[in-house]
Amino acid sequence: MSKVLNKSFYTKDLHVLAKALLGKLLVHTLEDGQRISGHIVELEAYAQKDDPASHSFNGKTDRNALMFESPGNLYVYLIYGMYHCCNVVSGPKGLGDAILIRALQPHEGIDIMQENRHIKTATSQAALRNLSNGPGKLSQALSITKEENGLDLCTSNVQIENSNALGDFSISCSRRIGISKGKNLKWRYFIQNNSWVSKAPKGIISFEQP
DNA sequence: CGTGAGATTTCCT
DNA sequence: GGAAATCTCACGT
Repeated sequence: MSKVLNKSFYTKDLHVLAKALLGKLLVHTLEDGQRISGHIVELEAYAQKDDPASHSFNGKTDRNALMFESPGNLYVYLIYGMYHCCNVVSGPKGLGDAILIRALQPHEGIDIMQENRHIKTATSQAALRNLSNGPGKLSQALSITKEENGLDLCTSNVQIENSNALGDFSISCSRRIGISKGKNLKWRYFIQNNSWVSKAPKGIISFEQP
């Protein structure tokens, strides 16, 4: 039996899928079979319609074309010239919806993550958090770059597996981080009381999900 | 440990 | 030419 989530899992409403992905295991299997993985603890939803912050809001371009592909694909883009961000494509083919993975709780291949992040071996809680508590960080830790753009999460070396390793947890949502448009949408979902969730900046208030 | 300002490349208009 | 879904470092508490 495979734990890998199949295509049907991804054919959900954007927000239903976003919440369903929390706690799941994102795995990058290297060519030598080594697994690098972490549990998803924080993410943000981006929609084509009614969401000026989304890359796809102004329509399809060469850069964001993958957001319009079938759900269950990986969309990777470069931000601020130096960092990569991982997204899970959502919505039916032709609709530019996607979910940005913002933070992971490291699981397998932690030593490789430290190499990728150029962090000296450290066991402190702060050093572990620093491996993957942000979109650019987790992409670097899992060695995901433009090379991985457009991969199929069901059949490629990058997959998402079902997991209940985190046990029971509560989901909260808040306004999204680091954007200048669409600030009023509470489309950032995260696991409560998880150390890897990036702290909300001043002025962004978290609250219980209805 | 928390807050604040600068850095730096790619893509789109 | 300007914007961009961020990170890191420095400094104050």
